[in-house]
Amino acid sequence: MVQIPKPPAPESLAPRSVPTSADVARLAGVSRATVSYVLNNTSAVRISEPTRRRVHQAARELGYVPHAAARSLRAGHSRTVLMPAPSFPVGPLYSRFIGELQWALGRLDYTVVQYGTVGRHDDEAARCWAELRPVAVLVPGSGLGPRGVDVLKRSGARAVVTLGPEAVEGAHALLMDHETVGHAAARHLYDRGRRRIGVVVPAENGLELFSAPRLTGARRAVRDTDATVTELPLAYEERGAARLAARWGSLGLDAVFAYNDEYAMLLMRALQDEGLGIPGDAAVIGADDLMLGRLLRPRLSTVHLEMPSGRDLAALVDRAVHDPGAAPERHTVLGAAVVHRESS
Amino acid sequence: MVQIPKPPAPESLAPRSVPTSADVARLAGVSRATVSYVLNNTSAVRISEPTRRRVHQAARELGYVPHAAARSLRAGHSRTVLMPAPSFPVGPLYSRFIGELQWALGRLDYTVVQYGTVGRHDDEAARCWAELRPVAVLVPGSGLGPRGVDVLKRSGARAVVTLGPEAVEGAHALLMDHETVGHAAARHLYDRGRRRIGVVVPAENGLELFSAPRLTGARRAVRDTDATVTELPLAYEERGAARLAARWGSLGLDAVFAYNDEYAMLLMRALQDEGLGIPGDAAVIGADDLMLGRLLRPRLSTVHLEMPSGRDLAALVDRAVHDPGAAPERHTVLGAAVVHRESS
DNA sequence: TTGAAAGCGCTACCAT
DNA sequence: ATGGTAGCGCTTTCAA
Repeated sequence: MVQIPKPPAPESLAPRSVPTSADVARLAGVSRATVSYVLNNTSAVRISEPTRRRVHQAARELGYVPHAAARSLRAGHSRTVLMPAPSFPVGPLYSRFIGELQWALGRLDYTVVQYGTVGRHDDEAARCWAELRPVAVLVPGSGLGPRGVDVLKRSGARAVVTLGPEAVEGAHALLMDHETVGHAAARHLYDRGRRRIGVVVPAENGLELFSAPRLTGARRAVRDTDATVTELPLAYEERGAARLAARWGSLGLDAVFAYNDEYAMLLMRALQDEGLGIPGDAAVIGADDLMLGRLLRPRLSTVHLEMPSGRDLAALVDRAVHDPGAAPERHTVLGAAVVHRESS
Repeated sequence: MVQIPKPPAPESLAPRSVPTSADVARLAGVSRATVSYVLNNTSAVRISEPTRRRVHQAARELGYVPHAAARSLRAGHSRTVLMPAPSFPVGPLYSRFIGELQWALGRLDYTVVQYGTVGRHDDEAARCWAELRPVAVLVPGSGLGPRGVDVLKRSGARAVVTLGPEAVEGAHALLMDHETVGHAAARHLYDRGRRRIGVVVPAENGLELFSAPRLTGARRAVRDTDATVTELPLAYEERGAARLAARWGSLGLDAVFAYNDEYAMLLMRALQDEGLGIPGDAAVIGADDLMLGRLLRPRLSTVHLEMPSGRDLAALVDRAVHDPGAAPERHTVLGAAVVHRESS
């Protein structure tokens, strides 16, 4: 075979090109196959100890690092689990969940990759993700439709799991039913004798995913009763809260479910600054059961959320990867339990 | 050339194998080259309109998605910017920073990938990252040493940027000097006449990266004065705070820098519950300038942090990628400015 | 305007 | 025990 001479590599200019397994093989005086066997500890083949050492030595010397793309291209699959990076301001609950999940998937030898998609949606985003050929895709929120799921599956994803308000055709679903949260909150206020209930809806973008169902749940809780639910748009800043507090009297409300503990703190402070008594003039309940609720005076009632356990979700992913044909699982997670303190 | 017949593909069993550009070519009745030209809008070559349509049609029909690994293998480079996923509980400041950065890098046509490394450190982590052959690596914290940087560069990373307390040989550095934060806080307390200053150090894991320099900075601020700095370990939970507050008198302190606003809130509440007056009996200052500080009574003094702008960092990355040979840049970011409110 | 083919780095099969 | 080599999916040069 004729070796076509490469153009003289500008070794002096280029920052020493990246070493490949062929370079390791050359330096160790063995074949690329042997290098692969040694570095992957292939058990089907036995390599003599001296050879192993030579290979390892050469690899270290060159600073050789295998090329993941080449490897998974050859293998025909990867162990990458892909999640879109969250585009909304994430709270402590969610960060902890992500952390746990990464740890648990890591234990199962998967690699979690959070992919920053800059505002593409559904199909378009799904196609971006599919290009990476992940073995599984975890999608929080509702940025994915049935067509997106289809794109991912056709591209080889063996499991697609959504974490959100509703299930998507073809994908496993962890149903995080935020309606329950609003329902529990409003129900609690009703049970404590309140009849004119305000529900804070954050003005911030990206939160309607959670706030809308919470509002809906609250409405549902008082349907067919004499109580009313009033939507209260509120941005997370002091002035807006002060304005809302100033017209509190004219709203004629006696209670408020404040979306979550942070908005509750914001609103409660504004109400107190207006001279209103909590819970006398207005009962307040938050959600998420953050530490700060316990530190407020009066102590903030809240809805405690049970996030899905990272371990369980990791197990679900692993199951789905092993048996991609299985019927999609549906799990309702996010248990909502009212924690009654002093503000309601 | 002899076509070796493939074994009969079990099309009925397998979940219809993933379509490749060859499949598209076959369906469209053209060559793979043509498919590539069409789908990449290659300008160097002109493809007739009817052919283009046929190719697009075929691609859509098959649900074809290009294989990123194969593409970047062939291209010899990627536009992936890799960051390790944070392993500590991230606050709103950091999330916003990440979000901005992703957006800004997206605008420059980079793809941000947060890679979940489960507690591997330095070299080992660096090798994992290097396997992905990212064009640039952004490392927050101090999980990377000079050898790690070297591994990354040898594997083809054209830019390595650290965000942390100190610069690393060979890498660009965004110096987030948390000492300044502690210094500003302690200096402020000193200027307001306080002489026995406590500094809260969170017991939580992963935070010492920030807390240690903040403490050091506080010590430095009162060196060569008559003031003292006392380290106050504190876990983020009520009981610990109550215990600390209970022995407050015996500590003989008149002020405290509480690591950040959240710990400040925790401690302030405990002190108030002990009947201590703020700032009378104890001046309190936090850091991070979170919303909650403004909502406390008395309003919380704090140290406002100016995080690096996502756009600037994206620009730095882009510059470094274009000119990998350039000398590492050092930038001190994280301006610290005391915001004096009522608690100090 | 289109096609044939080489080759990116790697692993696994089949020889030796 | 080790080596030769095909081929994963893609792009791109060269030839037609």
